Amino acid sequence: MTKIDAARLWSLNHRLLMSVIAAVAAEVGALGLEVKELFVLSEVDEHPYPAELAAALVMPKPTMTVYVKRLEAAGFLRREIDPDDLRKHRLAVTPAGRKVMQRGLTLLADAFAERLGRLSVGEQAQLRGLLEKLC
Amino acid sequence: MTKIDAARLWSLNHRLLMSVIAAVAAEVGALGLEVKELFVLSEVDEHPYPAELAAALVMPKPTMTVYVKRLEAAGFLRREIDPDDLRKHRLAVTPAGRKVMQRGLTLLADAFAERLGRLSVGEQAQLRGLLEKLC
DNA sequence: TTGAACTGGTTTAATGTTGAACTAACTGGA
DNA sequence: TCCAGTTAGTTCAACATTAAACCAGTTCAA
Repeated sequence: MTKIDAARLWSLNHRLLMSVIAAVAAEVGALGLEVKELFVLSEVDEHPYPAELAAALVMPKPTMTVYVKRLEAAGFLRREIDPDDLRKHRLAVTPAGRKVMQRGLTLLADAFAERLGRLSVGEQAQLRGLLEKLC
Repeated sequence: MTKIDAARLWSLNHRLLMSVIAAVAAEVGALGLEVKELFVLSEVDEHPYPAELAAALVMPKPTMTVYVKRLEAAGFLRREIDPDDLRKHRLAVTPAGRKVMQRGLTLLADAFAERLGRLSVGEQAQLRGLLEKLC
């Protein structure tokens, strides 16, 4: 594969993701959060501190501050000072947060699955394997 | 594949792309354009009108206005009124634009290829085929 | 022709994002 | 015990993005 082919491939992938986001934005918005907030929420269990979240999601710390603040204000997230390190804010998804998170992820998965439907079951498994190797 | 698995897969893919963008941002910036501007530039040949570009890249028209303006000011793009439809601005990549475009795409492809390197040549071809079906 | 509906592109004003600088808290060596 | 260096998180001011409204040009049915 030549270098330009790789760029082309990359660009295809990028466009695919952007169009999936655009497709679900309205429905996810109806749940009371933005698509990007959904991404944040869905990583809280695995990365329960803002700085960890920011690193995991490749976004600057101030951006995370804003998202966490909004998610907390919406009642989807709780925040408490970590007793072991008073600088840290340990995050926890609330029951309401868990509900919208699962609904949101389902919407996202459905939109993605609609495209995946163009592939056979075998091809879907192939894609999954390839992407897992890449990450 | 369950719904949540699809969401997970999607999220993996998203993170992969974001981290590639972050990795090349500095080097591409040194060429005199942003990564997003590079995406725009690289689609001009195929979609030579702003409205087409905006649709192809899934971004709002005003955003495209800004990018086109910057790329033109930087000398990477030329713009002329389409004689067949005076509303349309036909875009053309300048020689300078073509040069930074190829360098930028090479940087992007290198960063992506670094990850692709985890796949065999056959797997890379497979991935390409799958993504082309999805787009 | 006319004019209502549509399309390409821009402007403006509001909103979202983020680099730089900051505060508070921790860490480790002298 | 200090204090210099580091880390978590925030604030603020600058910058980027975009929805809504707009203008100019096109289309097409009457």
